[in-house]
Amino acid sequence: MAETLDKIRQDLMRKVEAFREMGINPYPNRFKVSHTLGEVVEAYGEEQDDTELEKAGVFTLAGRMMSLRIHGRIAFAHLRDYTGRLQILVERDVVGRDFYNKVFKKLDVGDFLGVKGTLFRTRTGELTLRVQGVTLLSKVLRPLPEKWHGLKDVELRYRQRYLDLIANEDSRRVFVVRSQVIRKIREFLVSRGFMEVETPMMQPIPGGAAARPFVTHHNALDIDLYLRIAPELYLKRLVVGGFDRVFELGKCFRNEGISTEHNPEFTMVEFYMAYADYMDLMDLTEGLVSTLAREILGTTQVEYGDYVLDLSPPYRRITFRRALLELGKVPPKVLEEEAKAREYARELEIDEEKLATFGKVLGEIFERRVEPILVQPTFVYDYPRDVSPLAKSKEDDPSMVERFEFFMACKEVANAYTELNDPVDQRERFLEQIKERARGDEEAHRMDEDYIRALEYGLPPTAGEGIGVDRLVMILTDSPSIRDVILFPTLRPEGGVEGDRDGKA
RNA sequence: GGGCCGCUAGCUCAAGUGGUAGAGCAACGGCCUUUUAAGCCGUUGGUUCCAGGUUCGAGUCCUGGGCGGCUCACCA
Repeated sequence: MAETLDKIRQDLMRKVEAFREMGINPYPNRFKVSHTLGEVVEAYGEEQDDTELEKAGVFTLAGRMMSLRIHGRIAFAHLRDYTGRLQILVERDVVGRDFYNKVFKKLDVGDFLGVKGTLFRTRTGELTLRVQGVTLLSKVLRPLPEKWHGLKDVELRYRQRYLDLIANEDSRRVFVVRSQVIRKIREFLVSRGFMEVETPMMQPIPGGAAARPFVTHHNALDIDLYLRIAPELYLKRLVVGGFDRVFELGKCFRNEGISTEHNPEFTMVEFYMAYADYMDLMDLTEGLVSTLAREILGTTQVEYGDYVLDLSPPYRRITFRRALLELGKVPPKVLEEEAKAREYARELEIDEEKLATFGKVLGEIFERRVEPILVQPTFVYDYPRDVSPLAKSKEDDPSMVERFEFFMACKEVANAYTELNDPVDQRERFLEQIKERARGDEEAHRMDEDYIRALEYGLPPTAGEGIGVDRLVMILTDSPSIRDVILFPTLRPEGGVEGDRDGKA
């Protein structure tokens, strides 16, 4: 299969040898640039007067050669660095006949070049560097993906993300936006008095969410540790300790299936705010989401697939019950009688195993009937108690808790609640979870005695929220799959079940 | 795991009902002093994902397998 590729690579390898024989190092250690390409374009992109461009002096620039057009004694090429791209003009009679024929013409698209020269405008008006000298900075040994169709193969895009980034402008854009989202989230929270902290990713008791963990082992201590499924219980310990506003932005790990909305490791920002309740966090979330859209995209009207999402606040707020009744068109009796709810769930062909409690039945019905229609940003609030073992009950209805989930584009993007800070109640909730675990629910929460001990030292009234950063980025970049917004998504190892085969390529 | 779809040159894609496997780009050799999908002439490049089967003949049909995508199920 690789005969062609091998031939191309042999040719490229031979060029490297030829350069070395000519005394040209194809991989020199350094090259100092005077400007980035973006700086040059920024400063002179609008300058039309050639004499002004001439007066700007000599520039020393570098980048990857992305295109090459040789016209006999002159050649045009485009260099690209991470700030932008610039055309260069190389003339045989300027760089020397020998150099032009024996060196420059042996260069390939993909090579990194350093160039020195002055600016001018071509006949078509494009800002261009008239090159006095060219230095090879790094030689490619493999051909780049095709230049105008780019790299389409989805698997290659994920496995060889570097090629995706070289070939696909759109992919670069997504990850630039992602980086900005992460920075802006930090700015937003820090500016509101939140302190960024780091809590264990390896936890002896995985807590804070209903999920199955990954297990690892510490040799010296001879104990199993779990990759965290959420930082929640540690963050609330910090609020107990007196850090009233904390957040953590980082990876969580859940040992579950992979889909367009699930990667086994994903990025979540969790934050906790003392003397606030879940309603306050709805306000905060509106502020955060709309700020991200406005400052990064310049608009709060965001296209996602066939939808246009209006991210300008306020967002719709609807209780879980009303959402079921009014949006999901669920018969009222289903919410009142467990038996009716189970019957209804059966009609929807929901797996019997998932229907351990009345609350879970309603939760499942919600996912089926309501979630798929929550296109515009929506807070759904006041959830059944038994699906929310860390959330505080409503003062006027102990069967419900003060919790909301935030949806956009039919995706659950955030989950928040007024934190349960009554240690006695918390212990009971954990005990209920343990019973469910005993009944075979592997995702049920585990008892965490130290967490309860922490609560016994006093957690102030606190609200907490977790936002799925990957999903947020999906929406802000119009990406249909979570793998499009994760640089290196989890994949089966290359080459199938045989796993690692480091020895040979 | 179930269902649907896909896998052809380094890349992007073609090859009515089974009949010699092609194009563009890339590579290689030439020509070319303002191009930008540069152009023109020429050359090279293939185990059509793998293994069986049907057939005079399989990229195409059948069976099994591999890999991937989407979708369903659970979580954020």
